[in-house]
Amino acid sequence: MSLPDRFDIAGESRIYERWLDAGCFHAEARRSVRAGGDREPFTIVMPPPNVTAILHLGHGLDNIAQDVLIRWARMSRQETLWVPGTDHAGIATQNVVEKLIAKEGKTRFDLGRDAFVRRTEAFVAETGGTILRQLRAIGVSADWSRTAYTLSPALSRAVREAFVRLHQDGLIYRGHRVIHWCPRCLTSLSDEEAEFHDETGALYHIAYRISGGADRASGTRRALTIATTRPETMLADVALAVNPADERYRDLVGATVVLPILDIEIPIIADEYADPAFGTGVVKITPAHDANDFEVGRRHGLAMPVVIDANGVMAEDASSTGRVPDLVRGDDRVVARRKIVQALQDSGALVTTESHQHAVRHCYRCDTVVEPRLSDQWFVTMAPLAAPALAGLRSGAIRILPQKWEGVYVHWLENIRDWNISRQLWWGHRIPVWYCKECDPPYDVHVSRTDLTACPRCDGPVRQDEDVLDTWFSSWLWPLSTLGWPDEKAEDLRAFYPTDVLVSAPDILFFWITRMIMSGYYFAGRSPYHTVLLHGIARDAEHRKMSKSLGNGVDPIDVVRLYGADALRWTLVSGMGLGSDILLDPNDLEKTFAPGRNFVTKLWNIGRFLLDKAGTAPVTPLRNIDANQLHRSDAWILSRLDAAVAECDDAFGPLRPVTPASGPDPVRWTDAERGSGMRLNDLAESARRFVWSELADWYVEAIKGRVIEGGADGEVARAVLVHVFDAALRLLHPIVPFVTEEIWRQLPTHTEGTFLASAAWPTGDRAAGDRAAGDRAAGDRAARAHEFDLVREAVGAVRQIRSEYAVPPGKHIDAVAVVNGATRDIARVFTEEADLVERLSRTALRVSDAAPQGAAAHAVLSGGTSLVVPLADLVDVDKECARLRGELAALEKQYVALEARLSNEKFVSKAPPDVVDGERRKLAAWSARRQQLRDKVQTLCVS
RNA sequence: GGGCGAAUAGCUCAGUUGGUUAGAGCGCCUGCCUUACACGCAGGAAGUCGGGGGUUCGAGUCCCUCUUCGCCCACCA
Repeated sequence: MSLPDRFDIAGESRIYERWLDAGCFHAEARRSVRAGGDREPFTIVMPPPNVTAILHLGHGLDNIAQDVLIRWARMSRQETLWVPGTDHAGIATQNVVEKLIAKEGKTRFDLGRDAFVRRTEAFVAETGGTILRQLRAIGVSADWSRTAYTLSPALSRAVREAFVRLHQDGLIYRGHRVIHWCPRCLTSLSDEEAEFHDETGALYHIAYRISGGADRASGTRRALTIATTRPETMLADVALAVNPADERYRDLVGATVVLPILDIEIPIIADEYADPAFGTGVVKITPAHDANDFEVGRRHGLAMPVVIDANGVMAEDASSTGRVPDLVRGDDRVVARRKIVQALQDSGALVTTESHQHAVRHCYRCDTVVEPRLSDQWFVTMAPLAAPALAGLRSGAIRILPQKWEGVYVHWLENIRDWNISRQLWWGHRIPVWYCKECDPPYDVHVSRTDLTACPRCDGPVRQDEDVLDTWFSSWLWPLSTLGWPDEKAEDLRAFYPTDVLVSAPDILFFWITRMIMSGYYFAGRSPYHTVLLHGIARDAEHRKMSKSLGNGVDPIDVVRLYGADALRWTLVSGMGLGSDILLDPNDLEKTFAPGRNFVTKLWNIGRFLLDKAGTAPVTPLRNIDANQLHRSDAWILSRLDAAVAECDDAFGPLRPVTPASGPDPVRWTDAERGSGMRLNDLAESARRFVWSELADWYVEAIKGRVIEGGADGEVARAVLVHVFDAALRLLHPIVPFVTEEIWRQLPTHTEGTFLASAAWPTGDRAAGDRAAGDRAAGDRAARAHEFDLVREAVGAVRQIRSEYAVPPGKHIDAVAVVNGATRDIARVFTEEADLVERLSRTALRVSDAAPQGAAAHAVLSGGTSLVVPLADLVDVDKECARLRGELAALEKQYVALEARLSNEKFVSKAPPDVVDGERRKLAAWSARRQQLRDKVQTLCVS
């Protein structure tokens, strides 16, 4: 059997199907040590994409990072579970469906709640889950049998349980206050959902005429000037506030001013909230339309008239009769602002307008400027939940990579604010609260795990709260609910909770990641994971964030079609530096993804060489090869493999913390472990370098002759090649699973029905052959491996010289290794490896104790041997002399500096002995080289 | 406004507790269709380690300062 010329990317889906058929991605709870099995569990819960989402590069990045970890864990013989699923995505999905019915000229209110929810369910049933299918195309190895959905009955049960428990524990309450309101989505938002954007607006200075009590004022002041960015809210002003310590206005406290336009009198009050240093030191108080003013209003028992309605339109209600003039009634707040400013200007009340830079909150789903709105909402008291989450990070039970985010996490938790969890939407989990109309007092609140049809107390009719819960109130339970909580005996919960790693972009650190930690501690007593891995985001060549609106995105499915999933994965993983964003050029997919495709092809071609030239006959296991039969190149590649495995292990770091700890989490990260591992780009680079620069460039080239010739020695080379390549495929499988699986199944060592996806991760152990032969052989092998480095060095030096003197590739020339008594071992290496050197460099190498006469190029090899290539008629003497003189001058300069350093007593006495020794050896080598160069210049250039 | 991080080759980044002549990938230049691979092979050029000051025998690495970017948070109306 042999491989086709190219790896067929169209065959990736067939490989995926084979994995599915074999159940490679399925986890068994009973195999977990926590459930009586014999394997450590390793679990990741996938950040659930919105159920209506289409795969974009952000998902790709996130899931590929997880897949690399999951495949590594699986190969490391962990009972590996990756839980996939989707999020019902309250606002987002509702918005999508609203847009859909808007095309039919309808609003959700035309349909009514039940019909709208049914319509949304139908839409989700029809289009939902597309993204999960797309994830398969990029090789995501999740356990699809456990696919979860936040709005499923099972997860809804968890949501209700969480709400009821928190309520029973007094951590959920109904609050009347000013919250963030999106006038487009018609719902309240949490602090996190109202995002700040810096904007340049205007700061309007408005004069309020002093009307009452002014005669007590000492000055001649007639008016107070305030500054505001939102003049339209002045219609709801109920006071002006000054700081009680502010001398300028002390005598005005208690006086009244006239509110412009409306001509109503409002008091001047004293409150700490007014900052004497800002503006004029006077601030207008609008309790219903500003969160701070609300607090001031509450402190002073002020009225709270509302002049802007839910749609962001100027309107009166019972609280604000007479406060919205015809001028602006029915106008959008933006229009109203213009009109109010004009009216103020006309009446002379507008003192001045200045440009003002400030941060304005926007709805995170639709980007509308949010409106502070007075309303009743359900809140979660967060401080008690935050405490264990903080302690978990501080004790080392949790780590966040990159670690700079740990400070951000701590800061947020230390300043945590209560969480508004009610949303005035129809798509989501209905709040499990029922109000009784008949009870005394009326509207008594009943919170229940089951739907209520009658009041539990008076058996009267009840009405369920109209609102739904924040989407994140279901997703913050994800690691628990997907594993079966609240059933504490659930098999999966016992076997796989706590999970291990949470992978995400940093933008949902507070929305989701931190809240999951809080719910994990609260409901299960343990952090849901020990590692949070935050990767960067995808940006284009100009470093702009990829986004739909900019149209600068890369469609992962396009990339899969054009270059294959492995090429996509390779590019993303190798660009995934810890803490850095990943840059991709959407206008040049070839440039961006060719390196991945090229690497896949390189792997494929090594496979082709192996199968074409080494054949598919059963191969001798490496452990049956006598260590004495190993050539220097064999020993070398085996030691390079060991190094590569060690590097890859370092790149991943430890699977989990194991150091015992006190507190709720039994183990913790040590300081040394805490920042280690999760360097997936290092993994890619280490594996690539091994395969390409060492295995392909040197080992395969070195053994070609032996393998093609066959025989006993050919079989030794073949055994080593198969062993090393097999291990390399294992190291690379987490990154490029498709091509490695396809090659691996054709290796002579492959057993029908086995998969690389569930094969063992290579151990950093010395190769099996050495263990059998003992430490002595291992030592010999290390020495022989080192000798191959001399061969590589000689080949490199000769190539360099040939290139420098433009010796035609086909022309065979000679080289002489000049050795003396001290370098006899090296002489033996060159004598024995002369054929190899000649094949790799097209240059015959012989050993001599004297340099040949005449023009020649020199190279100094480690060990002190000098390599001399007679140039005969190849050299341009003038050019060579110029080069030699340049080299000599550079060397002299460095030599003098080093000599001075070594004659510095402080250096010799204070620097570590090995450093000093190293410098001395270097000086000796330079000395020899200098002499050599001087001799060369003498013989060649003095004419 | 508060806090955090970054600045090293044209680009993207490594550089462990200060210690050989600062590295890699991509790009660039030169030569090669050498019996797996031109999606390849071999060789090469290229950096005052953001500026300034300090500590030290020795600083890309430690300290101070300035500049420029980035991120998180925040009720200065």
